[in-house]
Amino acid sequence: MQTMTDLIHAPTPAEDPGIQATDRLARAGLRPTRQRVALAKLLFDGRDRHVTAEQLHGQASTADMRVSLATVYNTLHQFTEAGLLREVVVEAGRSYFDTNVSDHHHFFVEGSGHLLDIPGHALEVSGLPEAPAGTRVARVDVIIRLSAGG
Amino acid sequence: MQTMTDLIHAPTPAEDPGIQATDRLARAGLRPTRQRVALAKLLFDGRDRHVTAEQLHGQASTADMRVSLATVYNTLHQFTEAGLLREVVVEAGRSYFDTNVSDHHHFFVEGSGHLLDIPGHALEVSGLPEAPAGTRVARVDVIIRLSAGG
DNA sequence: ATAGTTGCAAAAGTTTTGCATTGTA
DNA sequence: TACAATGCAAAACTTTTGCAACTAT
Repeated sequence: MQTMTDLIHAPTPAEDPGIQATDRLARAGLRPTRQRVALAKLLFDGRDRHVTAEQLHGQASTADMRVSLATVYNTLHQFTEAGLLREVVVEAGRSYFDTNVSDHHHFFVEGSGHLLDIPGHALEVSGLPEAPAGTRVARVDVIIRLSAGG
Repeated sequence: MQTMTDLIHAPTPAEDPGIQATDRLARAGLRPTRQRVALAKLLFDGRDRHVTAEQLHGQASTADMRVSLATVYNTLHQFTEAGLLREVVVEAGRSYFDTNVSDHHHFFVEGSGHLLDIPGHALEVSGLPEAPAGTRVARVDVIIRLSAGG
């Protein structure tokens, strides 16, 4: 899958996906176990990705990695808690995980189930009401739902 | 649950929850079956409500109505398609249904799972990017996620 | 070595179908 | 009487735990 990138510049120690993944995990305070490193390699290939647990599990299987779906779920949540991923909820009964953890919002194409990033600065939310007493704003999510057809 | 309302003004034909519910269903092109009328009475009691399927099923059971959870799900989706409800997705693996179908956004209190309406006009989203080719904007959802703690 | 951590099987939820039954015209 | 539409049991999902096994120090 990351063949393109691999061909464009040969991996140097700093860019080698293996080392990069291991490093990234270490910095996030997560033990670089085999499954985690493998999944991190798939996830952090340089592109921004939006994956469901099932998709990632499928990709792992295709790449001849033996990981159970449960582990994929657990790993995705651990990565999310560690700040390596961002969970995006747009559809009932399905979670997406976004490798782009910077402040930004999303297009969601209903039907196809595709999720697209919108750069954070392009879109602004004004007139935010005060948070109810005893709470504080953790995050503001904007989801622009799209349907097929001009 | 709607005891207060019942006591404050005795139901006139126009306000009687039974007639109101039946009417509402008829107008939406849905057959006023026993289960639908019963659920509509619970849902459209005058207040804005945010319920999960499970909550509504529990409320129905408490009120001695015999409805299966599957029927509650199906009914909620039928109501949503008919425009009587709005589905709000904020948490993985749980759908909320909102009796307020006007244009508005939501506070979501993480932890407690409470959902609160934000009037539509108070909040504005500017700088909306163009919809990708071949798609059109179906809806813009803004969710302000709150956590406990001032 | 070993103690905390992980990974997965099994369980727990949530949601969706298939079809006998119902209710309406 | 017919026949489209309903309501629910059962099935199909997605997601979460509990604990044996592992592995990084």
